[in-house]
Amino acid sequence: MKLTNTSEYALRILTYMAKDPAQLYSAKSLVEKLNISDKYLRRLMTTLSKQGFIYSIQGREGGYSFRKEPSEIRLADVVDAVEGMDTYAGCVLGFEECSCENPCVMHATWIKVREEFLSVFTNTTLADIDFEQAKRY
Amino acid sequence: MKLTNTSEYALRILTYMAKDPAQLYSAKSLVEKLNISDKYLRRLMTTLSKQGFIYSIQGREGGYSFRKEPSEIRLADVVDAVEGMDTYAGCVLGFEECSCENPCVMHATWIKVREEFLSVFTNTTLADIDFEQAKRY
DNA sequence: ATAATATACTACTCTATTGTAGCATTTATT
DNA sequence: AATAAATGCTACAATAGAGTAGTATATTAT
Ligand code: SF4
Ligand code: SF4
Repeated sequence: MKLTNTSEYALRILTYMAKDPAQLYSAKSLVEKLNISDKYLRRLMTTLSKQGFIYSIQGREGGYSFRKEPSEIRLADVVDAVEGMDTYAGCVLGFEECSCENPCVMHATWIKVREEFLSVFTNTTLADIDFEQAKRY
Repeated sequence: MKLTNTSEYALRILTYMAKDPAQLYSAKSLVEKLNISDKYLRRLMTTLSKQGFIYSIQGREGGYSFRKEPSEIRLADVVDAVEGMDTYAGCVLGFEECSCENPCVMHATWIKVREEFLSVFTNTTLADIDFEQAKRY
């Protein structure tokens, strides 16, 4: 039950920004706060920008800010944008073609976990995060 | 929400064997049935053998059979043996040190998924599989 | 205009997982 | 004993994800 580092980064960045969504965040400040490799973060921000989650403002005094409302950004959207949700929406056992009519041996077991994951990640938006209790990003 | 290929293989192999647990299975027959790379499967079988799940019988007419009862092999044990459960038992965001007293921003969201995964994988054994409905391995 | 400070892009390196090749070892059959 | 058919082992190759380096481009303050 693991996301790629890239998804972890994307979620950490966007949830961090969502705590104070009006602000403009420089790559530098995000790198310092979140301890993510500078160049990798920048590349990821460009992806998130092209995917429509954030604006990127170039030049001096530039940075990143939300393009969509945090309440319109579901966790699943973020994961989907940076690594794809296919593997998570699909089969534990990695089978390509699958349906509940043609189940594999793990299906009944797996489906419970998968549904929980999908329902949490599609029903939670960046605005639903409990920022009060969070002590780290 | 993904296991490594190795874990997928291990689960497919052991669930397949658990359907008829008394039988002796050759690597060759498993490779044919399950469509897993020959050498990789053999190496994995050695691991599963050393971890105590199965016997390996060398020589002509050799093969693999269960050492433990399928009812004593939990899915989590299998995953733990071949890739480790640490990343799954741990944090979505990949934080090393974590506690519910020092939660990260995703904690409340994440914990629901993690608990479902852990509870299913620790409470399901190879004997709990519904082999009747399974159409693929 | 120029310098300073920010993001964008391209190509490369590093690493862990996954997969392959080849030979060694074991054991039943003959 | 020789052969055949099975597993065991070690080292290497291929791949994909993660991270780095260096340069180009954009914008603002002066
Ligand atoms: S039936 Fe379920 S577990 Fe099996 S291949 Fe399809 S999604 Fe995966
Ligand atoms: S509090 Fe929960 S989500 Fe946060 S780091 Fe710990 S386990 Fe992960």
